[in-house]
Amino acid sequence: MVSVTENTEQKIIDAACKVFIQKGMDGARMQEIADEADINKALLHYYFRSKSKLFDRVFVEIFSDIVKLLGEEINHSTEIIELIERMVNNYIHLIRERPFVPDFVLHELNRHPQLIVQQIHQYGMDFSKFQLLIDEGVLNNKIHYIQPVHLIVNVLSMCIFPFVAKPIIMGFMLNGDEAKYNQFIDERAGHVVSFIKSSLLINNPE
Amino acid sequence: MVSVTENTEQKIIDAACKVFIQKGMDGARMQEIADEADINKALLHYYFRSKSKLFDRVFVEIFSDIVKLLGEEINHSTEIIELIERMVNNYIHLIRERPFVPDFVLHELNRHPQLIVQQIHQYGMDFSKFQLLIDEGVLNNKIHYIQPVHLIVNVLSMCIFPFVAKPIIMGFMLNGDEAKYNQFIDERAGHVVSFIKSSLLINNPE
DNA sequence: ATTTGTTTTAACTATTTGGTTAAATCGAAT
DNA sequence: ATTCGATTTAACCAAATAGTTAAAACAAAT
Repeated sequence: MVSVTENTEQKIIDAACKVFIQKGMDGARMQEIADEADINKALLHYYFRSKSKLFDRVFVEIFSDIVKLLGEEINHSTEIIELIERMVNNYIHLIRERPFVPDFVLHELNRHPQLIVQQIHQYGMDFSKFQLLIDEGVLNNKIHYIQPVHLIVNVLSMCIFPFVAKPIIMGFMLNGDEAKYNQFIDERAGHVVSFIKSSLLINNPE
Repeated sequence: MVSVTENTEQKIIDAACKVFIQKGMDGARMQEIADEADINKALLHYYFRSKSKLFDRVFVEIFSDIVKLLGEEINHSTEIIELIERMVNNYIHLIRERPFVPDFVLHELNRHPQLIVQQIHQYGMDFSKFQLLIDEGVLNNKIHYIQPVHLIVNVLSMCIFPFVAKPIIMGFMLNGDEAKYNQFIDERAGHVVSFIKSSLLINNPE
């Protein structure tokens, strides 16, 4: 009796994820979500009383995935370069499978900045590890000093932006050729890592 | 008689820019645009028959500003590093004054990729200049080779992303402190330029 | 067999919203 | 003074949409 419930709830959340990510909060329609979940609107409201409650739930779910990853990478690394390599590879790999997530998250976060408040305390991001690894690298004469915030933003920028800017990159730089864009994304992780290393490392080998 | 007309049309476009950028196409309301322009809805439709016609007009206007800048920088530069310095400084300066424009443009472009088609041919972006300046720098033994697309994307990423990701940067990395965020943006252009130079230049001075 | 929670059906409400209309007003040019 | 386009007012229409409701069907557990 309960078994069916969870199944349906998950079906709704999956459907809502898909529609919200595609259309955004304002563009999404409850009917479309119901259709996508293969249920009717009445049942949809039976599970989630309102659009905004459903949205909040979905947003937390989507945002969690992204944040969790970042947190894990930080803890599993013992060297700044290793951390960066992991972050870049994992982020690009993750986003590649859900390429519209970044635009969705960024857009909704800008429209409803309060959404982030709940999230902040749920995941105790500590960037002190970043500071630590940078200081260590500097002490060992391996890298030039860089402010943690700028480094993190550089990494995230170069990994995430290419996805939200796909229409611009494809349209203006790659003659609208999707194959070229895919190839560009293929090369991206490797390029970003070596670009960053080239900037940070002191006696840049190879 | 006509003098008043152009004034009003501009008033409408300005108001529409403001509202569309804040709320996006789906979130914007014609009534709100009319209010913002200090006119009534009837007159709004008297000038622009439909929301989507008004939106198209506004989008072109906003997007043009950004694209023009990029085009001019390309032509006015004779060295790749100089070009990059100009791009970084001008972009960050430009966006700083209209910080919500990037999220708006990227989001709408992702939702309606056809919007970009008209724009592409209006501005004959030629990135061959980029290739040229890079090749020149490599020949003169000044920089390591880098693919133009990746370089351009790196530059745009590191300049634009910090604005669309403001809630994340502020919320997760700067303790929600807006003053710290502003300071971060203050430093940003300088940091990005030196980060890129440090990666590209062969005998990195200073 | 009955109970209980899930799901469907289908009609309905209330509100928002894009867009229209018609008549009146206003201001400047003729 | 009249004409003409710009503007206002205010009411209106039609469609879309979030959300509700009530009754019936269903499926599993007791």
